[in-house]
Amino acid sequence: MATRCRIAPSPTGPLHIGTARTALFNFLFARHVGGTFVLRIEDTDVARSTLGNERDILEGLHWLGITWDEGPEVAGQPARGPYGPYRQMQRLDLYRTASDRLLSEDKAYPCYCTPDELAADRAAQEATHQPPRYVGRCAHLTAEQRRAREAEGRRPAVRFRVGEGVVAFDDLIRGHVEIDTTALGGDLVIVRSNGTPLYHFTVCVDDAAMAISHVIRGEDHLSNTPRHILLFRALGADVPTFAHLPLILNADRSKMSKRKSQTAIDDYRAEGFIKEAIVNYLALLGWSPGTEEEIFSLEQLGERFELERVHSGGAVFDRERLEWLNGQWIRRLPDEDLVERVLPYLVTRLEERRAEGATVHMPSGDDIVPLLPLVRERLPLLGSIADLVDFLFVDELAVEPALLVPKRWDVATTAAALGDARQVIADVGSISFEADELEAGLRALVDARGWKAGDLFMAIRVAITGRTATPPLFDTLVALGLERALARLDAAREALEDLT
RNA sequence: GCCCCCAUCGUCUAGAGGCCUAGGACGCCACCCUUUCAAGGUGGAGAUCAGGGGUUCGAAUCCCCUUGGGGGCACCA
Repeated sequence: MATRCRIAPSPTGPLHIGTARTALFNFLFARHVGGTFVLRIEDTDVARSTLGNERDILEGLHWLGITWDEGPEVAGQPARGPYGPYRQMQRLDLYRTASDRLLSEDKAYPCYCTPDELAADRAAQEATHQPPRYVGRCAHLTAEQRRAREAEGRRPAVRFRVGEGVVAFDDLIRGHVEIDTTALGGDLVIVRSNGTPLYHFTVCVDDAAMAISHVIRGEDHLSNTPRHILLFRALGADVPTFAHLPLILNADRSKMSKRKSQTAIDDYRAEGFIKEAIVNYLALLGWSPGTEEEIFSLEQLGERFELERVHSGGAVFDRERLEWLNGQWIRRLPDEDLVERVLPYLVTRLEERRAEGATVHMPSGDDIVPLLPLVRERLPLLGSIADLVDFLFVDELAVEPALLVPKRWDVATTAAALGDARQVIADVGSISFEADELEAGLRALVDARGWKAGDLFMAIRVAITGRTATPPLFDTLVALGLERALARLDAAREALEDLT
């Protein structure tokens, strides 16, 4: 039997961290065993599903490099795979056929209960501390009773007979699990009274129809599994193998949610997390290689990943660790690649500056390449580029005068020192404007005056960048250029006059 | 309430009876490097393996109970 697994996202929200992780594990599993990875859209919740969400999910997965072997048509690309269509709303006739069959075999029955009746049942059960459960009012109606209800104009839902007994299965991650059907809440609705099918039913019909051999999903579905097994059996289908992944948790250890955590992949992407880091981090959330390695590309993960090495406890999402991995991966990117990824963030910052009225020089990739050695080790996020180099591309530099004065110096000393430094820099610049030359000249000045190098360098740093934390000073001077460096030093001295 | 799952440093985890006076990583602290910030290097604090019973010559590892946490119990997915 061919190994086939799937991710079945519901377009009721943008791509969620948890969905991405489940997709990743399915993808890696398929890669590792040479199986087929299927993507199916579960859009039967028409009220909440949107096309925008669907696009966000598909694009997000694609961006991460999680590609599927079979799936629906997207953006001009035709659907792929022999089991289509891969959108549930296009498979309604299949569910209809399946439910008709269950109905005719009396494995399911029409239920005429009204929402009010069901709510009353539940309230009564709650009052007596009973678990919620369908009371079975319509389970054994005679043909005549059904006709009577139809005559009243009631539209029936379809309920699946759960039956009695214990359902057992062997979960690849959790081992042997047994659940008594009495704990299942009674017969479940598989088709709404408006004719649209429900999740528990559609997953089983589709997994069966698409010959899914391995269902790898979140632990939140563990309790639903017996219901699914019963449905597979009723449908006359093979029961797939299950593997329930540990949940990703909020800091308080509850299931990760939008309320308590940042859950949209796209938000992380916008901040400047790169796909390599996200994939790497997500894989390590629940899976471990069993060695002390931790930097893995998507391809390497595919080689190493095994469900047997997924452990069963939930995992708190740790943004600090993600950031660390992000820095690791950013350091590993080739120059051209890094430039391309970082440029949009710089441009966005500069556009903001321009909107504020600043004169801005929009950089091209070629302008960024020489800066790479200065910033590469300083980028926890792609977006961090802006704070590091924006002052190179903006004419107006807002310098806080007080910042110019090092702790050990007073205003007069600082002003004089900046004047001396200006002279040295101008002299060096007239010959060759290079980092080594600048450093030698300025250190000589420091020695001649008996200063601490750090004091002079900090004063210059603030004068030319407006900041106290920057890439290395001499490289920054070179990147700025002689003329602008001198101009900023002059402006700084003028600013100091206001302090006296 | 009922059912199911889970339980090793703050966090992610290694550990599948003796190799564990529990290893790694993130974060944290210190030192080194150093013009700032990073990065890197070295060292450190940090887990009586939730608690209690067993089984065994021997248990973080197996069993049971307790506790704690989580998930599920919709005409949501």
